[in-house]
Amino acid sequence: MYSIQEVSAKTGLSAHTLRYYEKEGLLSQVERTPGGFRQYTEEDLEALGLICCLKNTGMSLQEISCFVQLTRQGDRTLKERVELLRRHRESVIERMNEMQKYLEKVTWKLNFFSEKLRAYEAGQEGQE
Amino acid sequence: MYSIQEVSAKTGLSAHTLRYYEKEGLLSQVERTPGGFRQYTEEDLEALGLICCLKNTGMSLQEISCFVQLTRQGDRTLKERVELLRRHRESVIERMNEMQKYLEKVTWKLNFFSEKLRAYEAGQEGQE
DNA sequence: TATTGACTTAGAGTAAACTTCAAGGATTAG
DNA sequence: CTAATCCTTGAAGTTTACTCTAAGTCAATA
Repeated sequence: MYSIQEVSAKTGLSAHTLRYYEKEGLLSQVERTPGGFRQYTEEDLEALGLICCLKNTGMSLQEISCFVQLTRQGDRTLKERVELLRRHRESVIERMNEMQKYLEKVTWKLNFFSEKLRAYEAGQEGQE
Repeated sequence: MYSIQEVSAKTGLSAHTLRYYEKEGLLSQVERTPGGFRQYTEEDLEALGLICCLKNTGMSLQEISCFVQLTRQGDRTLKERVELLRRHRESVIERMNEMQKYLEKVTWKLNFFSEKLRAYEAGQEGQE
């Protein structure tokens, strides 16, 4: 069992964000101490791991929430979840390919400016 | 010379967004017809190409605006621009590597759920 | 026991990047 | 010439994902 601060340290999400995620339905109701403090289980941590993974690959919190709701409904939603993940995976791959293309352009521009800089600096030297 | 609609079609940015970018200083003052309509040059289009490239690799409009201001100041800012692009390039590469790692996890999860689905469907079949 | 500091809540505030609106002027097809 | 369409502006509104605030509760320590 982990306090909100411990989970914050482990996940890199702020305590604020963890409460926010819970409010938005991304985590099933987190257990509490008698005093009302949150107590995260290993299971919660694992769920957060998947959430971060989906978030960091560009899934919106709304879609993640949708996925979590499906999970909560048990095995009869397995097919839907597989479809959702498959689509997400495709979109990530597509975005990465796009990114690669843009990266090449950035690299090209960088080389172009580097060359221009070298020429400029050579010119400056000559003037001094 | 292109109208705002033509540029919108060419770049995929809405006319609204094009005006917004201009207001935010991402484009140098676009020329106008006597009637006040925007007339984009080939140069503007090229600048927009770089802007989209930087934006699509995750640079904020603010940073892009900064880059554009430097460009406007001529060759003496070449070094700064090269530095900026180099840092951006590094960050893109890092993000892509991270993405790759997350993608593997998504793939793993997908396979896990696929397997679970197969087992579930086999079970269902047995029950019918 | 008192106080410090972490925790609770609902709700307001923020930043980025648009997007829409209202009101009006310009251009063009019929 | 006129209607339809496109363009102009400044400003307000929207969405996402937080982030912060205020007012109060809980737990541990000097």
